[in-house]
Amino acid sequence: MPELPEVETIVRTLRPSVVGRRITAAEVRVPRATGRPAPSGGLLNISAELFARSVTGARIERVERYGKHIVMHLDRERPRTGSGRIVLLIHLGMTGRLTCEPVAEFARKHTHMVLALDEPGRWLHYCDIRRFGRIRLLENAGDALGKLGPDPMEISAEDFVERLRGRRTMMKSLLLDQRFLRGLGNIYADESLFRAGIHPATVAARISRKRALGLHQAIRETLCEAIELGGSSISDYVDATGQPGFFQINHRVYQRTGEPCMRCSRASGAKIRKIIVAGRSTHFCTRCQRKAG
DNA sequence: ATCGGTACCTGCACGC
DNA sequence: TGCGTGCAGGTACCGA
Repeated sequence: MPELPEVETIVRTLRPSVVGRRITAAEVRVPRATGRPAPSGGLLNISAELFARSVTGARIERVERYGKHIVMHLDRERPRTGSGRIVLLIHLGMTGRLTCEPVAEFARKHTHMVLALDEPGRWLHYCDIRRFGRIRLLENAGDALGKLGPDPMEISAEDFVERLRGRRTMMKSLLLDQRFLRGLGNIYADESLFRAGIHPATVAARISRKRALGLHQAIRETLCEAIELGGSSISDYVDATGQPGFFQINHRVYQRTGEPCMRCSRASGAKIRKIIVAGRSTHFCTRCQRKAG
């Protein structure tokens, strides 16, 4: 579910309910959601009990998006060890949800964690059907986040062009690579490449400067419009208040296989095709998206 | 550096 | 009705 626009929307709708609040209790049902000592670093490696003990009593100072990660900065008043500052790092995987609910009960079948807040009738629920999501408690988020590339909404056009230089991989693979840019996923990679008129299998280094600049712009526009509509709800995604997004209405290629191209079909009859690139289904118009630089 | 394959999970749509 | 298959917004790890 959650790519940059969805995570951004979740963070924006979460802030009013949680920032400044204190966590008064925590219950974790699926240890794997917080467990699995990650070699990628920093995990306080941790049982469900220790996790609950560590966050209970902490105040939620800030909530930010970093790529597809939700970063919650917590402050503990009298920590047993270390400084009081810890970071709750949440990645929603494919089907993760983070919502504020008026009940404490694990109402959904796949709710794995509930945090009670010091506000009557307000509980933070984490639910993840496929369990690809991860919750980590870190003393320093840098280890986990440092490898990620620039934010696609913030990178300058010149820096973007520069980062494409010498890359021999296909454009679709590159856009999905979180070390290249942080936050794009399958939907927005396909939608951005369509808007830029670039074939997803184009070798990155062969794209002309002009088209690279066009892609930089297309990515920003696609993400901005998606955020304005609260993200794309395909099956699971809702924001922190439980509302779906509406950008799926404006998808031009994603999951439109066999349908007419919205840009060129009137003249050509071209249809959207689906191929596999980088192991992911990839949607594009054979007429509007050419490989030539 | 880059690729393909596999693994991790559940649910759903589909064909038979 | 049930059963098998393939597919789904993500990432990590392996060997080539």
